[in-house]
Amino acid sequence: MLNSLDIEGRPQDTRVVVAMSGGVDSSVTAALLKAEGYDVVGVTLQLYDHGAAIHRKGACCAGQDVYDARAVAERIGIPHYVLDYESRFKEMVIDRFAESYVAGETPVPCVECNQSIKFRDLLSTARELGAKVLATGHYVASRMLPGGGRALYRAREAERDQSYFLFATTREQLDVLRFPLGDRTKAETRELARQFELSVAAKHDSQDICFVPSGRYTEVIERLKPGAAEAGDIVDLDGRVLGAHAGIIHFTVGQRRGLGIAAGHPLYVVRLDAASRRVVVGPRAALRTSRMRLRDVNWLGEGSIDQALCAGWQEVFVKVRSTRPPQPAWLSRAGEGIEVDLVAGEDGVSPGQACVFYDAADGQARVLGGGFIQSAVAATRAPATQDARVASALGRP
RNA sequence: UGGGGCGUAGCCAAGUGGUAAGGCAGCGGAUUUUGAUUCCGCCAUUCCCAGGUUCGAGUCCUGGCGCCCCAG
Repeated sequence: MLNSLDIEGRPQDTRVVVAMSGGVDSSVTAALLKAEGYDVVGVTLQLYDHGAAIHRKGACCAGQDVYDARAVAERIGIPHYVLDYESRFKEMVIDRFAESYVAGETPVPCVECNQSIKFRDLLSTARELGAKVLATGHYVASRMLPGGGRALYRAREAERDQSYFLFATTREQLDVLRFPLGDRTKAETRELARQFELSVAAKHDSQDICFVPSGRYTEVIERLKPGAAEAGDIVDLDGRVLGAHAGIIHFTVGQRRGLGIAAGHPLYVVRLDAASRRVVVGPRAALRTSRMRLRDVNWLGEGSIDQALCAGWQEVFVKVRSTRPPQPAWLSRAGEGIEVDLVAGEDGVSPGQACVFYDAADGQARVLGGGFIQSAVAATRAPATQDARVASALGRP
């Protein structure tokens, strides 16, 4: 007989480690599981210097947040451990974050953190603590598949869905991970926090990058890599120099503000060239991207990705940023990597960001995986190959 | 120093007698568990300077100053 976490055995015989950030979501997750009778152990990771972030609203995993997590653990009556993960967080998340910007990319640190810190290191610690399950407060759903294993789905509340940050979760990790909030709304979570009388019930949501206390991420990069911000030219699409910039790390593709060039019409960063330290700018129309090359692709759909691509391509729905609905695209193999053709195109696609695959455009679509964007190709016209694919997919000659 | 034109916010620019549009840039905020985008708000008591006409001048007049163009 499986319990509510799809584990054999009674709740009281099932040890669950809950990753408690000190926020409302993970606190309610712990409280819910405890209320169901599980053998809950709370673990909070100290991830970075809390001195620098203690006054920062919306940060997580340092200072006040550790204190809040502890208070919640006491309130609901579970053991609570604070683990010092500062050095590995710096190595796996912050350093990589800085390196990515220096290379002219725009990283998604939350993906790295979930992958290496939470779902690898913390998960292994959870196992050492005798836990069968590691639960987090992410808004994403995980369900058993009829044939065994588990699949990941978008959250019930689409606006809260955090699947974008979880695309790289492996099947093995999914077997152990649980996300009890995936089928709840934020409003319900807040209400539960009040019912459980948790001190964090009204605490405001975290946002921005947790380890950037000032809100200015370039300060973190410059502290880590002095001299990383090398000045260079701002050029237009034809290579004409329009101005100067104080370092490529200050920009990302699609960015409008901060260029300081009064061209009469808005200018956007079209691409970054780390080698020549050039920031290439152009009108909004130049931001349109129709094709991307991905690296480090994780496939979570049925079978292997090669099986999925056996016809040469696969129709999917993709998100190129967390806050937009999935849009139709074609997946195909391109040499070592995977290529994505966006049917409608998308603006502001930056290398280093994630491209996440889904099986539907709306509802609780299944997460089919995703990858990091290695390069993006500006849209000119839909390539003939794509037209052929569309025709073929529609059953036309 | 003959002729013509121009000088309005950091940039571009409307306004030709009635109490300083708009765009870009910048700043601030909202939105957002990544970066962006987007949206909202702010941004010239003052129109190169000095006089004058007028109830009233960015707008008209005079004189400076500074640019630009044409012809030499």
